[in-house]
Amino acid sequence: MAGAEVVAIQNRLLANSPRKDYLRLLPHLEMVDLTYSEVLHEPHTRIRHVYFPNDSLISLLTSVENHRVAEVGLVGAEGIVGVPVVLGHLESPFLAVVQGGGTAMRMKASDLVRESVKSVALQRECFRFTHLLMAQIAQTAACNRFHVVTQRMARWLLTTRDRVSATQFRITHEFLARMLGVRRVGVTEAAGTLQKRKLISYSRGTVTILDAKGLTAAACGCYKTVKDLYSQAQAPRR
Amino acid sequence: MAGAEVVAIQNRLLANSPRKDYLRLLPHLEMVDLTYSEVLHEPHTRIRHVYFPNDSLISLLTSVENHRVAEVGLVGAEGIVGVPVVLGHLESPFLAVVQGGGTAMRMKASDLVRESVKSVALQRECFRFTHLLMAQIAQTAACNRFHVVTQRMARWLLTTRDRVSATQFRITHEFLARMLGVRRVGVTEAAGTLQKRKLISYSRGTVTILDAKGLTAAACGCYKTVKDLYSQAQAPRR
DNA sequence: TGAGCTATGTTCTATAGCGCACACAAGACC
DNA sequence: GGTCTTGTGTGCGCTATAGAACATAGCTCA
Repeated sequence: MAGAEVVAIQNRLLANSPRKDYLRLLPHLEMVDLTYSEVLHEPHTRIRHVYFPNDSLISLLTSVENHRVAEVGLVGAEGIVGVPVVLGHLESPFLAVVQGGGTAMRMKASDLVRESVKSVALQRECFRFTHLLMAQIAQTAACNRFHVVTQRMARWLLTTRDRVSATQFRITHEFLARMLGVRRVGVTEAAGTLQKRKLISYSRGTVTILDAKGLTAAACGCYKTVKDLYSQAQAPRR
Repeated sequence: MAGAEVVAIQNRLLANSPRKDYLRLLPHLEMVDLTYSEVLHEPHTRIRHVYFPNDSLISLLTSVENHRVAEVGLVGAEGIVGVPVVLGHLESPFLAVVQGGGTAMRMKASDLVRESVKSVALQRECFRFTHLLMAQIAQTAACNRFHVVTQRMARWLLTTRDRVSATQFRITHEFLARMLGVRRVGVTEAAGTLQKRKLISYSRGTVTILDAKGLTAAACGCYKTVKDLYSQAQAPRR
């Protein structure tokens, strides 16, 4: 596996930290490959590592009693997986699952606790992201309450497109159903609706967004709400 | 209105801060009366004050396009209203509404930013609460997805009971419907169900919990999940 | 004491999504 | 080239909740 210094750091929390802080962090960072469906941390167990995704994508899921789960947040290169650590807490309430494979920089949770004290800038970036994540989770709560599957699925596809910067990616109905917290059949039906309208094409685990504008119109406003929050927060670089 | 020093501070974030930090904060604190349905901050506008509730109770609501809202979090004496400020952000994504009248200590947002840097202990308390709030919001997201109105209503009543430490409190069907993001009729029906089972009594804006154990059984597991998180986090004092 | 407002209760129709069961189709693997 | 696995599509009955409209009961205030 490539060392941290060989490949350009794509994670924006790290990229936005001052060079000297980043250099101090470097010895603690390790580049890892994350593969589809890999679990980064389980709910209510100690977080060993935090992850700064480069081109990977991680879903944060909340579970309820009977093994049902629903995605509440999605973390890509703009964030960090392990926000509780940032807040001084070593357990996550979430199940963190790799939803799109790729690389990430990882670091021991204990190292982050030590180092973030020394780097105000990194800490500020982490807090900024924590705020965004909280807003995203809250919007998802309302979205789950009010919007129908087709809208939520459109939102999900668009959000994922934004995070991975690609109009085509792999996701099965089954997996997507878990993310949205619905039956697999619910996804099949919603996908059928969107396909009939020529907004997407979907075949054996590969989705392609054909008409992003149309898909945005089919999605609920939650997509735009969260997207705007993210771009506001990221635009003014300090 | 009574000065801050006259009445005992009931807010636990403040109470748990070291005395010397608290004394430094005191000049910036002001005790205020909060009345039912008062708005503390609007979404996407600058947060002027943060609030440390004493015996008051504040709902955090997220709205979607067409003026519909749903409660995503509930803050009482264990917390602070204005978590984004804690994270260095001066806008809240939430609508903060007083759900149970009472008093709170309030402080200018800018003062909190300045002072929290000087008080590591206060900051730590605020972060601890931020983590709890995030977990609560995430649980609500999943709860909204999976649980029926009766369960969610039972959860809400129990949570409120815990926060206000009383088995009777005032809330109309209409108001509760907004919190749960359902029709008023939905609340009327769910209330009827719970009343038939002798778990609560409900009359013209006053609910009484008659059988807390039975009501817990009628509620979804989300109640216990969040309650346990809170008591874990609050039990080990540092 | 009666008018008016606020809070609650009832009913009807429509629909999204559930659970379940089964059919089919495209690759993968021997 | 056939069999097995994985991923999709379809159909059926059922329930929770939405939307809308209307009825009534208790409280307040003139």
